[in-house]
Amino acid sequence: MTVTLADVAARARVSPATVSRVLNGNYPVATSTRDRVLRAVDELDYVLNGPASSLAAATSDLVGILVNDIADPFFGIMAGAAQSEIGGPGDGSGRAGGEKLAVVCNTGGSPERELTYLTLLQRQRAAAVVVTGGALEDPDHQAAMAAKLAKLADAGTRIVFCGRPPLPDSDAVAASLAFDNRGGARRLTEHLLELGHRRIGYVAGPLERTTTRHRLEGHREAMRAAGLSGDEESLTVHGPYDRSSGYDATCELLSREGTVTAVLAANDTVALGACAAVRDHGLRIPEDVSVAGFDDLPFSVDAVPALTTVRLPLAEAGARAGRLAMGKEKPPAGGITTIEAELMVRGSTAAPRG
Amino acid sequence: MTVTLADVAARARVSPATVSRVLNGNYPVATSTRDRVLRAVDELDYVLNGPASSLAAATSDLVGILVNDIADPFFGIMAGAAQSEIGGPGDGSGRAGGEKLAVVCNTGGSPERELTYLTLLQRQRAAAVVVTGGALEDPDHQAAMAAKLAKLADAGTRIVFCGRPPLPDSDAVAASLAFDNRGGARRLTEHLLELGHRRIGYVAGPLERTTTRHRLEGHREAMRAAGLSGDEESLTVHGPYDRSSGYDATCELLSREGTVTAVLAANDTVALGACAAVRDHGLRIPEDVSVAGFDDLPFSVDAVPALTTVRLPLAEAGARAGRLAMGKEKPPAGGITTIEAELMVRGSTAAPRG
DNA sequence: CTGTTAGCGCCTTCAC
DNA sequence: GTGAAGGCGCTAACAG
Repeated sequence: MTVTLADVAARARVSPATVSRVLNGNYPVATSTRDRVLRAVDELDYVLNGPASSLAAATSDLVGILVNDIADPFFGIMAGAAQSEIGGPGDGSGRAGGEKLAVVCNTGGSPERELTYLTLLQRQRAAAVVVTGGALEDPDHQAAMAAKLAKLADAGTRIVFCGRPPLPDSDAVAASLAFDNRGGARRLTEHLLELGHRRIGYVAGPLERTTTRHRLEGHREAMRAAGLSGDEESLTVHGPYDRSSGYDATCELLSREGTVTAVLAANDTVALGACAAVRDHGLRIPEDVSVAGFDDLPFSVDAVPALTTVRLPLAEAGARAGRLAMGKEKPPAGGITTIEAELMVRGSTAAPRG
Repeated sequence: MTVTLADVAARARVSPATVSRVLNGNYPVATSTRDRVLRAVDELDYVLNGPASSLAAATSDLVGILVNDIADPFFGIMAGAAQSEIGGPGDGSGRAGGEKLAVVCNTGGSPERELTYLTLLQRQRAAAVVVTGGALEDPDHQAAMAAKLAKLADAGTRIVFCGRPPLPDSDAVAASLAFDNRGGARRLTEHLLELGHRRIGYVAGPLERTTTRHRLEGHREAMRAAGLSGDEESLTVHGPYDRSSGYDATCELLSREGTVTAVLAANDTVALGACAAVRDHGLRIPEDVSVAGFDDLPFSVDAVPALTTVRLPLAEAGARAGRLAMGKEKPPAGGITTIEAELMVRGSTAAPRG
């Protein structure tokens, strides 16, 4: 029924081994032989049996990309960039030569699913895995991750972090690209302080996530440096990285005594919800309340007014992670790189009224 | 080095065959034996060798989800919903039992990559494939797709379309879920006509895409029914499904003679660009120019003014496609379902000034 | 440069 | 309910 390598060999009048060599291009083969084999492949419409190949070679051409939320462009942009580096340009024939199969796996932010996907990829003998996004800070989960990643690395899977802080005490991860969330949040807060804001509300992300903590820490560093510590608790609200969290948290902040003059959001999506809440309270942005986001997703420039935010080079980071996963690029010294965040000042922030 | 099924069998003092049966749960095994085997699996930290398993069983637990643009929430939402139906809830142990590995593949809208990914999935003996988003209308590519899908189906891969019109004359596709793009665009245009608009600009998607054509056709149907045909060409501009296309095309429309009073965009992202262009021309939305989008992505309600658009139930469609791919749900009669689109009237459309 | 020979690790009849 | 044996399709040493 299905045509095998042996069929191709018979048609091309060579041995199966030769066909294998032609297909993998790892050994020298005479041009005339190669042509004959390739012709047979086309004539028979042969498609390599991946599982058989992976079994024999003890490695597959699968590369996994783990993301927290595939519906969030933050991850989509990174994953897309990584995937295009991994998948290669394709030869336009649709024939699929030595390409890797770059696949993205959506953990939904769940630690269990994160581990499950890693096991599934381990089962498939994946060639590499790119793990994107912040990590959960639960010690048990971190230990489980470290153990799982060590096993993957042992089995020859190359592991790259993208937008995630490095794993302490582990050499399983070939390279870690971390965003400077702390520095970005600090600069953003400094920007508001320079404008004259003193009471700044902070809509933070979910607890126990590195991204959340780093951004919050950067914010508080700047506040403390300005001598404005003390009100942290009453000015911070935690919630998921989504629009309604921004809306609800901002309503909460606006209703508390001692009105805030600015709201910093965990990310741009949250900021959109914050903007909506501010408006629904009959307040103007930025005249009455300044609002800022984080990430600089594509839609942020089209918010009205355009959102002040912190730009992360998501596409560049994703592409680099993809190249690292493919071994096309040498890991940075120590395996760790911090990627700078750039403050983008736009119309949603201004000096407070007073 | 790596622990195999035989190791587990030895530890559990049973035969490899029994271990296999326990793991796959397809044959009756005595409870006591099963427990012994499972304990050995845990103790040895055994992970099934996917390729070996797939080779022997002639099928894998891989399920592919093809998307045009992973950075676009339109696809992210569908893919995420499909993936959570396919991946199953997980058992919280991270142990990975009989789960499928749902993976999303980003074609970038390129026909070559679409075919390449299908070949790669064929090579992996994927259990199922979900193809999302509109199709390219090039006859050669359609024929190539039909041929490739037929081969996949032959090899036992279940194929489901989600948000894509059915393939004519082909029984390779087990089920097609198509959006009513035509009807949605018609209703949206009728809404503008009822408001009193007569000159309506249309920023269409890329040429030769079913989605583009269907939406455009629906729009023109409504225009024609209102006796407003004739100006089609001068009122339509094509471009990719992105923000800058909406911006540029709208600038173009606004500069042409006989100013439009409304701009319909191919989708919400394009509409965002259109809004920016309108504003940059010193015009107000909706007082001077009405703007509307399509899809009702999450950010659309937060545009200022909120975007009038057409809602597609992306998550529901994706989830259903996932269930169909898993065989959890029976395909509709004839294998084809059209999913309704709902008009969402918001602040970005109003009666024209005149 | 090319053919031959062994497995890779698991599933699946077939017996018991 | 369980064990034994063959083979899935390919790759990777070896020879030659």
